[in-house]
Amino acid sequence: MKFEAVTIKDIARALGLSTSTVSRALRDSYEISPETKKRVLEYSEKSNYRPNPIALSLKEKRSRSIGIIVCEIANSFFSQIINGIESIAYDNGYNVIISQSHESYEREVINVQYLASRSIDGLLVSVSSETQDLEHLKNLHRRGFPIVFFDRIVDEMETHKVIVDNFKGAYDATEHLIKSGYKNIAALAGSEYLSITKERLGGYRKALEDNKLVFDESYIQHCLHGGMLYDEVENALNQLLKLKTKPDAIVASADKLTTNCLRYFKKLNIKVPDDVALIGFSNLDLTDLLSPSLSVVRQPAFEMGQLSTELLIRQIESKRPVTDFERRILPPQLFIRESTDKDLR
Amino acid sequence: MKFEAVTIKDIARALGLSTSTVSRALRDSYEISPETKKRVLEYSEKSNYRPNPIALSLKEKRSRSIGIIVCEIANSFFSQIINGIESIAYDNGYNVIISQSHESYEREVINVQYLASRSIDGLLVSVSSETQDLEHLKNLHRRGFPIVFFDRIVDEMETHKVIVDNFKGAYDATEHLIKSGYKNIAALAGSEYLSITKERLGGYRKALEDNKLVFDESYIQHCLHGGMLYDEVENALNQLLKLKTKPDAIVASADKLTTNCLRYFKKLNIKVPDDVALIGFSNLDLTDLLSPSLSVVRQPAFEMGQLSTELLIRQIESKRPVTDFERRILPPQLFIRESTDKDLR
DNA sequence: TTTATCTACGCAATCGTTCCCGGTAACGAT
DNA sequence: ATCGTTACCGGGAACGATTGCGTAGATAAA
Repeated sequence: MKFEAVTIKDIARALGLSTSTVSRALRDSYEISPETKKRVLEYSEKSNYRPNPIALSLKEKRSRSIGIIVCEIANSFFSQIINGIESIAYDNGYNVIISQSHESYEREVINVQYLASRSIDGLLVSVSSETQDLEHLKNLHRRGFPIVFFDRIVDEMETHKVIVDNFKGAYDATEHLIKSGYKNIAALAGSEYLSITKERLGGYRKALEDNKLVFDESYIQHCLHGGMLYDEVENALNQLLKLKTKPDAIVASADKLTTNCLRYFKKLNIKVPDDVALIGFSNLDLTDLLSPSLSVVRQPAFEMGQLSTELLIRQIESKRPVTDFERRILPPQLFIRESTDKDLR
Repeated sequence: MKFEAVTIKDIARALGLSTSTVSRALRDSYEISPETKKRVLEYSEKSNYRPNPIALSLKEKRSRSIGIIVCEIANSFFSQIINGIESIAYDNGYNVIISQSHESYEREVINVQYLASRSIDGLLVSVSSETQDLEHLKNLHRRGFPIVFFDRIVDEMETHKVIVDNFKGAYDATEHLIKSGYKNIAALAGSEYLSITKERLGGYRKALEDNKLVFDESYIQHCLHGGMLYDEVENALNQLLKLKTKPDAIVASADKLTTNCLRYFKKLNIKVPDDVALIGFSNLDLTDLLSPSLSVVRQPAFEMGQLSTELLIRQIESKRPVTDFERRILPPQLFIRESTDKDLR
């Protein structure tokens, strides 16, 4: 099945003109007489002519499309980010091509190569939780290919980066727990390789220290897949609850980590917040409807998507190679609900 | 900023061959000597040559990309669908371009035209809740452009269609309520224009009639934006609760409708299921964690995405125009939880 | 009248790739 | 010596659009 569109040649043939004249007429060039323009415009209107973007891409060596790499789109945070990306891309005449790593390094590499071969003009990346080796991205970056990292960034590459203040988010969450009287606060963290994990654990640790609580390594559990698999969360929590002094509160550092934590407590009939309090990073828009309603650190996902895309498009359209890169840090928001506050119940 | 890739010409020049020879060597043509092939292959490997898909698209008049139109990707059902779409598209070497209508007819038209002008090979569509006029799609369809509808389909166009058995889903949900002893069952429905609304209300009505309960028009409330706005749900529920005989159970026919309904009850301190029972269509993967946990009709979203994409790609790659179109109906799944069952509490 | 200037258009190259035609050796058969 | 085959390879058009350059014809200036 082919779908034949009207081309500039068809117009030229029909009107007895050359393609160059038609092209110039359509672009309203001064060297085309008003009447010829009128004829061309009318005919192209009538025949529903649309310029072929593929031909344009070939000539101009740009496709007006940008690639996105995220772990999962079926995740509130990322779908909100993509929403933000799409809104800006759309306004600037770019379309977006989304691909998912499903937290797999291998898949991420394949996707990057695939997107690169698709002649995209730039890349928005949030790396997978398995990713350590960055050669697949550095390779493009070295050749001047525009890349912007968001959320899960990497230190060793000089690009624009957009994140939230993960340190502050975790600090505030932890401090809130401390102020609420919790003393044995554990951390349920994502992959150790991820920037966000390090930053959030940093905030967690600092809050403990600032409040004269001991920081204990055994109170930290990592889930390589960021809680995507229920089992890894279950294992991590089993470890924590086996400790001599069980934690009385948990800070979870990712969406799935937080909800799977709640699922675990529900399954084991552990009361939240009476037995254990829970606060976590989450962008779900129905944490208020959960049982108990969840205290969360929420990230301005939509704005992150917008900002990342603005930076990327600016770089793509820049005449000169960009040398000074921005690192934009957006504020997280703390929402206190039942899961950390016995009085709210 | 430009990003210069290695082309077939570069290889030809470097090896002192013609582009045709290089091209043939790369495609393993029989008329190229083994040693020439080897040289070409080695050099293209070394120089990291990747065929330019844009040039290929121009020649072959196909872009190996398919367009998706949904209302919102930040909606579990649709993000799961997109997941399914992406998995099949990926396996077949297609990439997907997603666009969102945000339930706006105008935006949908713009997106369709944009995608069409981007030389996509086919379109997967779930119409917006405002859409009545289908000229923007019929236009493409008349010209033989492959379109597959999923979930929110339209009767008046002959294409492949993939849906769940909405009638059965609503029937089962309603019947479950009746069997649980509820007598005054109201329906919170989406836009009247949507196929899914009609089908679901049909199932609701039939279940009532089969069980000798009166069907009352005033027990049906429509939300044009499918519950995307909390206010429209609030208004609808206010209407229902104003009735002389208040409903003792509600069947909600969309994700946001269901959750916003729960939000409303929580806000007004209406006990679920004691005051009013609630069951709804939803693909959230944490309805089990809500308070109360939600009884839902769940759709096999991932499979719907896969199936739709298979049908679309089959049509795209078909040699002859496709004339007999399939209408595939997948089974919904009923999950009974606390929101409709007092004993589970 | 001659020359210069301007108007309005066409030619052809270009982007990267494929593929239809050729073409030219080398070799064996006649 | 001539012809036919086979094996290999190159030239060039094509896909759709843009654009630098060339130029015919008209007009204006000398």
